[in-house]
Amino acid sequence: MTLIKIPTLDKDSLGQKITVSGWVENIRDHGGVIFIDLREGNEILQVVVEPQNKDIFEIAESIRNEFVITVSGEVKERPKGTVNEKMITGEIELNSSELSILSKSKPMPFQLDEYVKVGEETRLKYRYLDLRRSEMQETIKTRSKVSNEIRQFLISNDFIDIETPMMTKATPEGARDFVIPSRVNQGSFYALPQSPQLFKQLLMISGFGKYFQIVRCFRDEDTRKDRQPEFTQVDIESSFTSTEEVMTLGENLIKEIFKKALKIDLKDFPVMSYSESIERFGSDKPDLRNPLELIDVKDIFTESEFKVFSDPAKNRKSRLVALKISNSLSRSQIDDYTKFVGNYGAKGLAYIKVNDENDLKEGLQSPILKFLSEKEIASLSEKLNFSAGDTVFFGAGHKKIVNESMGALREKLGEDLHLIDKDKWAPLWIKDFPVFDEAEDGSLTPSHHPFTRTSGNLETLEKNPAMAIADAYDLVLNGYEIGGGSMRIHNSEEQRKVLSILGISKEEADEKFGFFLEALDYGCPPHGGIAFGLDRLVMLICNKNSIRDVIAFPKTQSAYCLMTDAPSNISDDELKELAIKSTLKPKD
RNA sequence: GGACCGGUAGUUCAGUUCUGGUUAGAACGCCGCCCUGUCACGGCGGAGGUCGCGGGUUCGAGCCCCGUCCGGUCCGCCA
Repeated sequence: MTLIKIPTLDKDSLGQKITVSGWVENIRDHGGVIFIDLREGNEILQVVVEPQNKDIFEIAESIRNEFVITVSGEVKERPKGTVNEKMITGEIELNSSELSILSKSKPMPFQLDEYVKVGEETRLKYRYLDLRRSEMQETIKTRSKVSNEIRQFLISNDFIDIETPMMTKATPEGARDFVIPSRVNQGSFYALPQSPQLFKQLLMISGFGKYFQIVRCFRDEDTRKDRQPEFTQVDIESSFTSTEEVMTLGENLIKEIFKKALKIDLKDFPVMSYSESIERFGSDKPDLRNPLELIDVKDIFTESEFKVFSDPAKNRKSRLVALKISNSLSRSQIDDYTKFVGNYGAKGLAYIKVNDENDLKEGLQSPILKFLSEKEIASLSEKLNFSAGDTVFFGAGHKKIVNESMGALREKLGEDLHLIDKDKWAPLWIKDFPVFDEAEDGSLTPSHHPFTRTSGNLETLEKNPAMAIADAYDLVLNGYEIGGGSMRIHNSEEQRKVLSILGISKEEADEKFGFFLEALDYGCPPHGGIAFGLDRLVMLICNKNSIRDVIAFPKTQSAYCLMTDAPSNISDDELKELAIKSTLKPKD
């Protein structure tokens, strides 16, 4: 008898004498006959223990859930009427002749079956048990499959996989670095990479024209359901390439993954400019499954008496938008949404309820009606196509706040009103990002890393930075940014200029990436690339709500590992060796 | 740093506000006995609780108040 894997068993195995091992999923002890569901991976085989064989029957009686056992016997057809159609191996069973316990188990801290929902805190504490559940087994296998498809696709397109250091120098992405103290060079620190950005560009200079890596990245920022302190990127870079070429490659890669992992053929991805996306959705990562759009109504209110509308209508830096839904909401629902937009800095949420679209006097309901002229209301009704039962929300104020609050409201309403078709896939490219983001006070902050090439000429960047457009692109899927990249600057003069425009001094530039600026002087090919967030991609493919569900050992919102209790203290000796002293006062 | 939701048996929850009051319940799981064709087996019986933690109000607190810790969602942060 040889050891057989449960997943390979089927009716062809009938009559075979086999040995199988696995975990006990469930036991049904009928006193006379005992059924054991033996699990390996997420396949289950029914083992029958009959009382004639006294020795093993006694052992079988002592078996509990999640014991690891090994069983030998003959594969038999199940008696008529006892076939279980829900099981892949439901037509066969193993009639045991030998049975032994390889490892006992305490009762599980939570049930591993699908019938009781378990809180995430418990699951994360015992993640190794959580991972036994078939749902998690499936997810982790899908992730492996996706990684494998990515490798195959890129390698077959002549990309080569090159590893880059984990212990490196602080990188320029703009997030906080995780830091490793050096013992040999006391007082100095390595940083964990926020991405291999500079290394992949250096590899272009080295002449590796097509690079990729599936690589862990680290950012010491607060987490979200789609953000962990460590996450995985599919990092890609090519020399002598173009925006179009990189986008085509990225698009084909995603299409290939969907074909292989989900057997879905995605249509060509639409391309939208950043400004159009912001105009229509208030977001640079719109979920196109959501039919709601922001409608600009500035033109109606430029001359209005109602200052809340006319001020932003006249101001270049402001927006005035309407968002119409075909639902009548209660007062308390509207209050909740008002509170909701308040989180994004909106000072209020004006609304109009349409009870009768043919009577614009009595048929409308709103606290702001008394401030609006008949003409304004008529124009609104025409532009928004009022009909009975509609509710119209308004966002007015500084562009950034209106975009963020109304964009978020659009998403929330889409979710709350079930306007989103969860079975659909809505990928799109967003292009033509501004080089800078403009804050409410007019100040500029770089929106990309400083190695991104500008689409126009450098003069625009210098003279009118707020208008400068980056040669960059993001891939958005169902409202998540799953990838992004750009064409890079490939000469040191231009790079230095951009750094200075971004407000980075020559000294700082030389200290932080002098090595890179120098490298640009030794024959740098034009190059560009893209990086995908593997965790988010797999999360969407597996239809999960959080990347924690597609990471084998994730951390909590406070970046803590409930299983290992990391991070934790280190001894005084270790600290001394590293020449580090804590400034924390000991708690009493 | 901030807002909101949650923390009660091993697990998932009810009880908690409006209305504090004898012994804190259910389901699943666990333990024991019975049961020869079940498959979320069934039947009978049983054990199991610092109500996250600390303080306060009260004759009396799971419930009210204050603080704090943990988990989650979000803002800030993260191009």
